Amino acid sequence: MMQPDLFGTARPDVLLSAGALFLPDFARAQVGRLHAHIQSIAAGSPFRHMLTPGGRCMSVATTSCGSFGWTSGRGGYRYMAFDPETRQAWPHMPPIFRELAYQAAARAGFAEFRPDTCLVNRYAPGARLSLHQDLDEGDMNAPIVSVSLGLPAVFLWGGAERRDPRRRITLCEGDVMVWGGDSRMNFHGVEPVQAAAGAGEHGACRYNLTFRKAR
DNA sequence: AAGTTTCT
DNA sequence: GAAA
Repeated sequence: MMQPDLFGTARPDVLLSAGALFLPDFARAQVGRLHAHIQSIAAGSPFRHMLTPGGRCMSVATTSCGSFGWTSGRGGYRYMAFDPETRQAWPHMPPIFRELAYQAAARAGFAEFRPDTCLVNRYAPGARLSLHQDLDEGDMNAPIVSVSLGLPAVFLWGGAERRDPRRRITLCEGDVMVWGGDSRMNFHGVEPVQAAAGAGEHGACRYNLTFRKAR
């Protein structure tokens, strides 16, 4: 254990579906450190707007840290061991990132989660992520852990099929979502981020950390 | 294919 | 939300 009580939550957990747990405020006490690490990661592997396989520019800007990074392009979605922009390894995953993912997964019933990649998404106002499934990972037994920072956003939580009804959940700074098991393939997305009335402490963007086991 | 616009 |  790194240190006790780094993470925790005042508000109660919310079970969304089997294997899907919303942990409000779970990372709230560490958001300053998490933002600082995002800045360091972006200094090594800058945020960039990738193209979808269809050739459209994503509204979300992405980078990664860890052993692999998620990439998208004409050739499809891929996890790569090297950043194709810098031609160097992705920045290392900070220990506090690993610990956060580990503790959140354990709380949701997924023991011993050892993510090998963390996708870092930056949502400027207007950016969104249309409904999709996470299908590119080699280990579907491992859950997904998602950490929200900066501006709030409405998260869409759907079911195993695209036509299934969706629940709209506002995710705020420090909130954590975990899904795996029977919910691992559920459709999900993010509605367009609204600009904040007042400038936030860490800039007027939403950031999201997504931890996965790519291989 | 992790988009976008338009119509209903 | 559906359609293109």
